[in-house]
Amino acid sequence: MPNNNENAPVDFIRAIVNEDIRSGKYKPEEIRTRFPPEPNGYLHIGHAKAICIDFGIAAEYGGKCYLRMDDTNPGKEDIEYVQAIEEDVRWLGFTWDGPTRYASDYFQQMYDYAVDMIKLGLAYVDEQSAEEIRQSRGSLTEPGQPSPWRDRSIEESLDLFERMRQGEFPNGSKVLRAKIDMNSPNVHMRDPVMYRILHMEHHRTGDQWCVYPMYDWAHGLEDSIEGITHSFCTLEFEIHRPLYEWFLEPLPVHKPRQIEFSRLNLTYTVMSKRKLLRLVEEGKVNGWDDPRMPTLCGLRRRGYTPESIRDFVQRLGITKFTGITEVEMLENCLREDLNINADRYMAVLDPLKVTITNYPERQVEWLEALNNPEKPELGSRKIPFSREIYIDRDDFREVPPRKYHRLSPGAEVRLRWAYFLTCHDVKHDEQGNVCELLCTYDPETRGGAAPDGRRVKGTIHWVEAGHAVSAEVRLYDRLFVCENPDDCEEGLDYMSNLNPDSLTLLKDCKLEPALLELPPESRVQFERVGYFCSDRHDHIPDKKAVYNRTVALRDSWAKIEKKHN
RNA sequence: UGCCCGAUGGUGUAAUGGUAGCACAACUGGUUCUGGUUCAGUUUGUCUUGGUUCGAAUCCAGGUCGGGCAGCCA
Repeated sequence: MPNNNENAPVDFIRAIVNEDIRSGKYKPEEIRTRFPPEPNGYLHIGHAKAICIDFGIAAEYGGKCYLRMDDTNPGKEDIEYVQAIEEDVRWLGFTWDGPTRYASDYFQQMYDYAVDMIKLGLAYVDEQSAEEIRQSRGSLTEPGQPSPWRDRSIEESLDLFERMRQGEFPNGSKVLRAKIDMNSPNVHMRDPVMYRILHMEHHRTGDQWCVYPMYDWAHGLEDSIEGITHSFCTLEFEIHRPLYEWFLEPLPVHKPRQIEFSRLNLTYTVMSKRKLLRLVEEGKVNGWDDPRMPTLCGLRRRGYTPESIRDFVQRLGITKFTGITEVEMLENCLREDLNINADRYMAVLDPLKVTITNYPERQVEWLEALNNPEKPELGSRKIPFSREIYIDRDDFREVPPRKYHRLSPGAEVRLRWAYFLTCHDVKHDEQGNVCELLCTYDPETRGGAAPDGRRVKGTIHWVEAGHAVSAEVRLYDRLFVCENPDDCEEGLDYMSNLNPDSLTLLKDCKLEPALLELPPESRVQFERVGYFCSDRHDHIPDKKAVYNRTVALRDSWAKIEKKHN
């Protein structure tokens, strides 16, 4: 379900829709929007903003939102993307009205309207080459030159256009052009191409067509045919709006209104399909759903919740200002959601063995641990405890720095949900590295509370050795080292700003047993460490545990330590 | 040196002629069986110059800065 944004401020788009309702132009339930992706790539978080706006606004008014594949270029599009897009939209939590629609379903109508445009003297068949058209379009500061075919008769254009469709001419030999104004300061108005010849199989219409409509001609008609009332798109289409309106104006059709908003930019992220594609092709990431990718399938695999993404988009707001949003805001939405909803478990990422010398050998007891302290009503589980456990290497220091609250020789800490523990001896390997701790526990502190009221400064997590599940854990970090990956030295590009440490593979982590049983895509908190998600593809319940780090917990100790160095 | 669009703390935004507010980030401190969460608090802002007005972030004019546009891509 979409977010409930009744309390959200009214942005300029909603203000326009409100006004159209107030003035009586539309009734609330008549509001129609659409999300119109081209099926030539995967959806990313930038699309999520558009999706939330398109679907969200329609839902708020009781209107409808359609999902429409803008498949007017058979050379780039593929059925594979259609399915991926549908899945991503559904995953984000939205349901489109009716079946998925396709621009290609309207090819015949578009063709008929194009014939009408020729009859109205508003379009003509041009026989110049692509290069000639480019040359004669002029420049940003110079006007264009009219095509020698611009003033040919309506009859001739009609005949030629029909024969273009029949397949009489090769690719690139002719185009249908709108007759607008070669002197327009807006270059898109300098007789834009409406149809090009493409002898090419289309993923839906097969070889039925060999002329395909261009975006500007097609898109407004698609909106019009579907009865779209408000057609939302990003800012780069702003300059196309006069064309959008010019094409619809002379035709006896419904006139939607195009409204542009700024696209989403995120720090430490690239968003263009081209740039993402290169990351995939050059093997910098492992596919489109690599958890470091800003694609929806990547975020999903990383462990992001649809709710947190919707919440994020709502908090973003909608404006026409091109800025860059800090990725911390997204992460905050995620943590807020997961803090409430993710069950807690214990996991030791970098194991250090601890032997509890005063604990009976071969004894195992099962201690109770809350599943989620934020929601005690969710109950508890039993976790094993014995003489041998693992703790995280980072939770022990032979020489503790100032303000260090964890384990060190002679110090007492609490083992989460278990006992107080005191370190008495440290074993080293030949290289001098700490390899085992000899500790004692206080049997009176079972469950973690001291009957005598004494306090410990630190609580650390642990996993019992005998029942521990060995697991692979993937620690993901930001993909780029700087806020704007495109900021780089002369001659270099964003690839030079890739973070070499964006993935750390941990092969021998120790997890509490329950983590092996969870199904793929389970979102949990490893206590004191971060939020993790069992991998969609590689985690196999009861056989193989593979967890991805979604986002680390905030770490104020790391800040203190950094400050003191 | 064309046209279109934009400019409010570090970031994203609200205020539609009347007290510049919210969220994120940062920083202090309290609470805490997660150095998590939470709570209390602090720092930081209307691009600029004029004009209109009792009063301007808001309206007008000039400037500055930023984004977009010359595919038979979308």
